[in-house]
Order: sequence, then C-alpha cells, then structure tokens
Amino acid sequence: MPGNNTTLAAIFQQMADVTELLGGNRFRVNAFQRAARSLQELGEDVAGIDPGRLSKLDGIGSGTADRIREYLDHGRIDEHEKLIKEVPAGVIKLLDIPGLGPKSVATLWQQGGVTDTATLKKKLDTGELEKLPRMGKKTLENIKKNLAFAETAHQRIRIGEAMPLANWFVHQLRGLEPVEAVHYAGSLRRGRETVGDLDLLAIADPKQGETISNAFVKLEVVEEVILKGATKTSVRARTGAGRHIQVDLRVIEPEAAGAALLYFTGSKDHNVRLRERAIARKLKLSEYGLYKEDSETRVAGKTEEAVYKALDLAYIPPELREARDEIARAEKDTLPELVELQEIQAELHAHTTASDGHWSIRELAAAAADRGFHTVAITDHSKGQVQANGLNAERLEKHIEDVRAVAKEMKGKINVLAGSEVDILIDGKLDYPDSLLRELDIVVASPHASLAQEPAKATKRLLKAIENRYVTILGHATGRIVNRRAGLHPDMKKLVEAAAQRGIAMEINANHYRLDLRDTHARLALEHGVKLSINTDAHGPADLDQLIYGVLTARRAGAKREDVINTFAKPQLMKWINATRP
DNA sequence: GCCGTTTTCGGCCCGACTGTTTTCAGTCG
Repeated sequence: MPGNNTTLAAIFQQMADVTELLGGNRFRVNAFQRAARSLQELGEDVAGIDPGRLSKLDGIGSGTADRIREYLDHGRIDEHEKLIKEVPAGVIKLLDIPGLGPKSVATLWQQGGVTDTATLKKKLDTGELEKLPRMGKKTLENIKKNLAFAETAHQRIRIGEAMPLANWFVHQLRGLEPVEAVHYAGSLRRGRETVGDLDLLAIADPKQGETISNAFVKLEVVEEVILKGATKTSVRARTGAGRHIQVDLRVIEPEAAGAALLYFTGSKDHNVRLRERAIARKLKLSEYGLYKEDSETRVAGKTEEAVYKALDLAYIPPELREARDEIARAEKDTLPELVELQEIQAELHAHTTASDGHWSIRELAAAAADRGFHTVAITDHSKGQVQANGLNAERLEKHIEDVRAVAKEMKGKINVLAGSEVDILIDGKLDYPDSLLRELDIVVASPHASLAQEPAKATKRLLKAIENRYVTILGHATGRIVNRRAGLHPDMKKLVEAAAQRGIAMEINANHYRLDLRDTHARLALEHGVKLSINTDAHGPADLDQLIYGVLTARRAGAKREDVINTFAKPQLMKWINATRP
C-alpha cells in the first residue's frame, strides 16, 4: 500500500500531465512536476511535517502546501479531481509511449478522436490519422513501433543489472582506435537504485563521430537503432537478463569532456540550477562548456571540477546531484566527504551452508580476508526461516562453537564474529530468547515474513526489535524487493529516533534487489545521528561484489566515512559493537 | 506554481535529432 508521499507525488504528476495536455502554462506544469519529485524523495511521511516547514521544502510553495493539507485532511484534492475529469485516463497513458509528447497526444485526442491505446491502434491501421497536422507516414510508423515497445514491459532496470552492461559497453568502446576515453553518465553514475537508460560518452575528435557510431550500432547486444546523427546515437539493447534498455552515445571533444560528463550525469534539475547560476554570473553553460555570455570564449569545460570552480562551487559528487541542498552546500564548501568503497573493512551480515549460504564458515572468512577485510560476521538465519534452513537453538549452539573454532584458526588473518540474522517475528519479538542472543558477538535483526503488514503494525513491530538490548543492527528494515515487492511502510522517523536512542546501527543491505534502507531512508537516519552498516548479505562468492551498490546508496544519503561502522578499524568497531550491548 | 546576490514581480536551461516542413515544431535528455 503506497504511503502519503507516493500517492501525493502521483497526484501532482497527474496534475502536471493534464495541465500540459490542455495547453496550460508550462512553468506551472514544471512546478507540479517538481513538487511530485520532492514528495517522492522525502524520507519521512509528509503527514508528520508541520505546515510551517512544509512550504520551505524545495519545490513546495504555499499553494502546494495548501493542497497537501487538503489531501491529508480530506483524502482528495478538489482541483485534481476537477482536472482529471477533463481528460480520459487512457489519453494520459499515451504519454508513456516514447516519442509522444503532450502536443502530439493532444492532437491525437482532440482532432483524431483517440481516447486510449486501443483506439490508437485501430486508427493507426485505418490510416485516418494521416490527415492530422504533423502526422505523416513516418511519424505514424514510429508511433506504431514505439507503441509495441511500450507494451512489452518498460520498467526501469535495477542498478545491479545496468552497471555490468554499462561496463561492458565502456570496455567495448574503449577498444576503438579514435576513442580517448569512455564514461558512463546518467542516473547510473549518480548511483540510483534503478535506471531508465544508459548514457555513454566517448571522448574523441568529433570528426570521428561517424566511425564510432558505426561501431557502436554493430555491437552484438544492439537490437534496434532509434536515431543516428553526427555526434549522437541512440539504440535499444538487450541486458544480460533478456530485458531491453535504451543506450545513448554521444561523441565529445576532449576540451568539453567535463562539461559533457556534468551535463549527461544530471540530474536534470541539478543542471538547470547550474545553468541558472551561470546566467546570474553572465555565463552560459551547455554540454560543450561554460562560456562567456554572447561570446565564443570558453571559461571551463575540460573537467567537471573546473566547471564547478568557475561557478564558485566546490566539486559536487554525482550521487549528490539531485537538486536538494547540494549547490548551497557547495557554495559554502560544507559538502560531506562521502564514504568510499575502499574504506569498507568489514562484512557484518553473511550466510554459510549452516543455513542457506553456499560457503563454509572457513571459505567465507577466507573470501572476506582476501578482500582485505579485518572482520567478518557469520550471521545465519534463525529457526523461523524454515525455507532457509534456519538454525534452532541447539544447532545455533553448535554453530557458535564451529565459528569460534574457525575464528581461532584464522586469528591474525581475520576477525571472525559469531552472529545471527535473527528473524523479527510478526509481533516484533525475536526468533531467539535473550539468553541465546547474549552468547553471540553480534546480532542483525531483520523482518522476513508478513511484509505487507499495515504501517502502524509494522512500526510497532520494528520498534520492539530495536528496543531489544542485544540487537546490534536492524537489517533490511522494510523487506522491499526493488521492482517486485513494496515491503513494509513503517514510520521511518520513529524508527530512526529509536535507533538513535538505542545507539544501534541500521543496515543498508547492498544486494541490488534490496538496497534497503533506500537512499532517502538512510539520509533520514543520518539526520538523526544513526550509524549505518553497509552489508552484502552474502550467500555466495559473487555476492560480496555487490558492496558497491550499498556504498552508492550510502553516498546518495550523504554518508561520510565515520557514519558507516564497516569503515571502523578493528578495535574501534569492536568497541562500538560492545557498547550497544548490556 | 515557485522563487529571490535582478527579492513580492517577472522571470523560469540548452542543444541534437527527426519529420514535416520550405524555416521549424516537437520530443528527448
């Protein structure tokens, strides 16, 4: 069940769509869209924000704040109800078809009598739409093709699926003769949990654009060429998982590499703010560089750092470029120094063959040591996780002995902790008694079942788990699976306040299906002084590689090294863990 | 509708590519 934020975001997005279709003021449309994004990005429930603070949020003015209050009080917004009556729902859906924007959809609807995809399909076959303005044969052909594409699962791709594909493209293009460097940009570079497309940049002499583009469209995963120009090419490609994703390639001269990387990394809103800032300084920013107003003189462009500097800003890492507060902070040079992948020195949530993992305790410990980690916690499932071969009390006692034996054997190589991923039962009780939890070095408590519980119950359940005095880390708090399961919707503000009070950490589960806490929740945790723990929840050899996705999520939340317990040196980490227990 | 080093009005980002057009509107990122 979606929360207030998600519902309100959808409402404002609809108001934007309808206003645009009806030819309303485009800046008003823009404002509705911004309000929708702000609400979607909010880490806490909007209902808990008092009216004074509400209109101070980015993109939310007094008008939007009033509408939000109206929704919270009455469950609906009058203006929204009136607006959506003016356009059939099927017409709004047409906007999802690539290549169809508000102008074309309005024409199809008002002059062509198209009310949904079904009538669109029918009328495409009869040819009657050709009479409409700007609807030639080719345009109609394209609509037909894109309609078919839109109907076959157009979902954003998980970062764990997109990143390997992007790296593969980068590797392929790097091998081309005229190419100096290749980068991926876009939301992938910003570390978002899902991406809509891949943006690639080839740094090369633009005269070589054609050569590069020809090689690009011939790559084996490319299934269809969407457009192909002198410096810009778009294709549809197959992902490893058999889905399709659009991949855009731009060829950029070396002198503009930084400006282009900045531009294609986005976010769009971040770029808009930078351009406005440029204008205020009598400059002009585009993907080709930062120029003096009305002249060809390029002030900066070779590197991103140079462009930011010329705009009197500190360098802003990609993960923070979401048009929140990063530009104001860059101006004052108070941006956080974000945690880095190489700073992670401990894995605190991993499974062995004792439950549902593929490694023995020794293999897991050795793999962690190979990565340069100083500590690994063995945290197999508890008894309630029957399908995962969870350990009952008796087996856990034996397992603890086994772990201690390996710990002794590997002393000096790696610090092996005896732990558990104990299930948080439906009522918030833990799956082991305190007397057993006390014997462990570390306890990760996570919800696994009843993940569609109503928010109030979920909040109570998780609060109870946090309050257990043996819990060290709250594992994947919501239990969501990206693109597949919404998971719990607890009152996150209450949870982080309780975690802060208890002094325990909250996990960012780095598995790309989970990424739980998500970025906005992790940000909220940090704002309340809660430490994060980034763990891979490894079940097998390849899983430790997913750490990067957790780190990117933490960086999006603004996490510094000292905010993440996995970066602590061994003595500091042990001291921290022990301080959480009686 | 939002916003403020041009602050309560008057602005609101920039360029590539396509298709339908004879100079540009629409879409996308």
